[in-house]
Amino acid sequence: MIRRLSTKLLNVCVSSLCKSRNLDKAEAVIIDGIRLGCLPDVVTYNTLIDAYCHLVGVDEAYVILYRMREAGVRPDVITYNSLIAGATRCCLPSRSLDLFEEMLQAGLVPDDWSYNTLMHCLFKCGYPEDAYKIYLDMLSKNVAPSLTTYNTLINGMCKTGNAMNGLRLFRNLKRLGFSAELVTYNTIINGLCKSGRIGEARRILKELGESDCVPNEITYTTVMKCCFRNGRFEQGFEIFSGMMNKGYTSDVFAYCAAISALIKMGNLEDANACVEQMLRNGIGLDKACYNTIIYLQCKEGKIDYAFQLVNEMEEAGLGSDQYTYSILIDGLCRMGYIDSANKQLHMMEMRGFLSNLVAYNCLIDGLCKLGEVDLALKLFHEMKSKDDYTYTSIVNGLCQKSRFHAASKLLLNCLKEGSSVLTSTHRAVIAGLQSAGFRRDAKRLKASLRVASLLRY
DNA sequence: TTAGGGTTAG
Repeated sequence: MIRRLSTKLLNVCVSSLCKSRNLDKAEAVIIDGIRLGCLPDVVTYNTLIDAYCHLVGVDEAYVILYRMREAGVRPDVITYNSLIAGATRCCLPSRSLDLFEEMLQAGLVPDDWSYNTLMHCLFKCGYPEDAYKIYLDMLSKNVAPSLTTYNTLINGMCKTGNAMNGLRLFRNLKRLGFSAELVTYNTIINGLCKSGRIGEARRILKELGESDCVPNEITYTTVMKCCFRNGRFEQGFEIFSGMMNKGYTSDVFAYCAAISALIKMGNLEDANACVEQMLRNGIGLDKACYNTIIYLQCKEGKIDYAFQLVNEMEEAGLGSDQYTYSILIDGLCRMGYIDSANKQLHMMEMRGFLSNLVAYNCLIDGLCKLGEVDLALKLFHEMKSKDDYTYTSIVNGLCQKSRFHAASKLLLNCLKEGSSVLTSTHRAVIAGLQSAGFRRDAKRLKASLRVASLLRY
């Protein structure tokens, strides 16, 4: 009895230390406990494993699992659920599946939580068909799906391009014995907004208003962003003001969305005022928010201040990411500082941010705008992947230098590779060829473009 | 375990 009570006390201590992100102290307390004869139990280890998954990584958490086994404490379903959730956060689907298998091998029976997490992992990492198989497996093993199971399915469907299936499932919830909760509403509204089904999203929003659920800051920012995405700025800002009036004054997502919209509108003065208001409200800036403010400074040409903010962000322990670098590279190119932009690109690669298509595009565009189209072409040929932005910049750059035949050739290559450029760029190439006296070539290009659009290559 | 974010052309 005394031992049980003291283990309970040990667990309270470990839990509290883990919550305050003090993993070293939590481990020290466990060691002290063992020395005093108070042995950690499955709850102690589960607490530690979950904290390691959240704060360090799934590999480090797995080390605790070894120690747990060595200490003669048998892992349970909760242990594995935490580990699967950890693998999900890092988008490691094979790892999640292996852990699930390991759980079965250990003779444990996965619960709805295990299935939900595994399904979420597979959706998140781009394997919707496998996620559906897990759902069927869940049913075949007579594990009752919960509302979270359906929320996860609706979310997964929306995020993998099947918002209408998500909506069908949403409509079937009652038949399955559930009524939608706020998470369900927010999930489907976001899915419908993102897939352009604004009318459907509005209908669900109306239903949410008539339900017992109370919209929260997530609902408001979801709808607000939908308005901004569709160019309905006035409506979006009405929602933002409404949010503020309702007391949602400390939501970093809402401020970031509003600041980004103001930048897009070219209203840098109000964007700055919004930043000030956010800071006055004592909102702690996160990485995305810093990036938005850095973007604002770049737009204003305050590149030194932008770099100062990057330092501030790194000193705050947030670290910069591929977005930070792309924003800086774009800002430097706009100011004509191509060498510095190049330096940032190398730093970006050295730091392992390899998805830098946007950064390359900024450089290519910057070089073209400075008339350095040959340097831009050199970079273009070095690029492993290209998109519509790449081709549009380079084709425009060639047109500016009156190299219409090269532009025409690239334009056709672009269509063959499944990319497309703006129709204004098509027109620029055709008009260029015509004005340079190559009327037959212009006619031929026009015909090829028409065929390409019919074949949709 | 499930819901909202940031960058590039014209």
